[in-house]
Amino acid sequence: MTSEPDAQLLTEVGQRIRARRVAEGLTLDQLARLSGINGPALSLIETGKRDVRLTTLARIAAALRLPLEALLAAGTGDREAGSPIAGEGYDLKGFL
Amino acid sequence: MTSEPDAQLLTEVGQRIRARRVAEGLTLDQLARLSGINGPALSLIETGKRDVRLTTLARIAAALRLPLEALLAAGTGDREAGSPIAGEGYDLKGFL
DNA sequence: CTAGAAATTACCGTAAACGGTAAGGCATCT
DNA sequence: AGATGCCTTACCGTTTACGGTAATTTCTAG
Repeated sequence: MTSEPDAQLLTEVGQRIRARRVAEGLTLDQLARLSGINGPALSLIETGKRDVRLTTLARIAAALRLPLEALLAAGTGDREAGSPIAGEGYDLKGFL
Repeated sequence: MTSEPDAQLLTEVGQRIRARRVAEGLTLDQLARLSGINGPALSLIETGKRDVRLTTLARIAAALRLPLEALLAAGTGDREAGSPIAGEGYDLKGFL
């Protein structure tokens, strides 16, 4: 499946990683050594073709000297999540 | 390895998920249905015993109506990442 | 055009996430 | 006592991330 919003999230995260890496003047192999990730794997991640694990993402962020959150920045940015979100609002009707 | 900072990161993320879920008055099974994750899997994630994938984390965040970054908040919180981080500072000496 | 560096893609193993189900606690009820 | 709800743990099978290597492409010099 990898639905659709999933693919976009992976693409965005990959783009941020690449942008940062290039900005630091690093090659894929250099970042691979710094993060301990492996060149080809990093390539897949940067091109959004791999559903990276959390600890893997953390190692990349550390190698880039970035806080983990800097690589995410809220999916598509569609959610208004900046609000109180309130207490109620779930629709578990058909589920229960 | 799953070193050590990795374990702590997973633990912290899991705690944030659980805190939020409880605050919303949801059970594991209810969140499982909302996120499409599976109860036992969610339990492992909340207890920091599973290295969750990025899209999985995104689905959980969406189900909790939270921005993805809200579940991370920088590893141990040790990094002062709020700074410019400068341009240079890598030690690829022995690597190249 | 040739050489070289950098990135992508394609394999192969191994490890681990995930879905599903079932079983095991551990409280709180009647 | 039993029953019920919630969570945890233990399986199993399938999928997939990851390391490693090699092949392929692409770009950029010279």
